[in-house]
Amino acid sequence: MTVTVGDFLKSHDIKPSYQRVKIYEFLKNSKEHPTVDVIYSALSPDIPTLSKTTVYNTLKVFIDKGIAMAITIDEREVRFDAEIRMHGHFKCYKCHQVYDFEMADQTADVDALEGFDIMERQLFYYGLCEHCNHKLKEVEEQ
Amino acid sequence: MTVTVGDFLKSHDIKPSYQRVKIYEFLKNSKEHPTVDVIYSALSPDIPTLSKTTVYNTLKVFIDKGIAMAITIDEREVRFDAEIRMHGHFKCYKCHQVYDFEMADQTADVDALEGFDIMERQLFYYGLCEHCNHKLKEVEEQ
DNA sequence: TCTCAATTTGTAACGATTACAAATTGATAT
DNA sequence: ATATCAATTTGTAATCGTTACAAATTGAGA
Repeated sequence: MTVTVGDFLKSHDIKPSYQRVKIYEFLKNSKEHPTVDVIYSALSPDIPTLSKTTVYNTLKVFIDKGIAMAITIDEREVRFDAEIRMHGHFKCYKCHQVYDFEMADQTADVDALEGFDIMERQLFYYGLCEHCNHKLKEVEEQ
Repeated sequence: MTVTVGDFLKSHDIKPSYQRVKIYEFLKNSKEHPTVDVIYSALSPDIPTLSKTTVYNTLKVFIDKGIAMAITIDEREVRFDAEIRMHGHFKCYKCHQVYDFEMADQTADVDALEGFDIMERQLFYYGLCEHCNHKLKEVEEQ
């Protein structure tokens, strides 16, 4: 009794067109927080008629319906994620890769936001990832 | 024995030109996390020759030298802040205003980032600010 | 006053995103 | 099947924040 992507989209009030199913599948299976351009380039061979505008439109629908989120960790272009559960993002200054990381949800104790309705949270860390940090240390030790 | 903005810039290895002093003063006194356009428009009357490129260049220098930070809470344009101390930002979906909020620095306990060198943190919350949230409830109660 | 590097400026280019209208698709009724 | 009609997709052009770049200006030191 597996739930198809089509069913999943339907359950979120999204008509499961061919393009939408393909885009959601790609986003869900991707770990790399792809940009619109990455999604478009990846699916273009399979869907030759695909338009970049469709990718933009579709992601907007996903976000409106709450099954994806935009990540503005990069100043230049927006990245997307089908993982809605609260988690942080780390971006490496050197290799520019974006990592997920788990974290306790400790948002309740922000006194300053009494009366505010917090609907979304984004936690961005920046620095050197384990890999780049390690390589840097090796160089310093020489 | 007050420290002037010029001295402050000098102490951070930044030559205090007229434009840089003015831009830093504006940013430091501003609570609204201004965009490049806001900064430029605000200072243009005082500095008629000011170029928007200078604003971009200057902010880049400030960030490189560690006396300002870029805030990508807005997808469209980057905002800037001269407050370096760790704090969160809340953006209202309705009035689009960006609020600061204080928070405990509880970053040490992210096990997943063992080996990573965390150099910068950004915490973005989104939702309805106290003001907009309150107005919405009034409407609903009618 | 001269020199030279740093800074500032204006213009043009770039690139991600959006607006918009035409084309296509797909469900429903006939 | 076919017609209808709204939703979706598509391609093009426009928008706008940002950057590249070269010329002009500034300012400190000789």
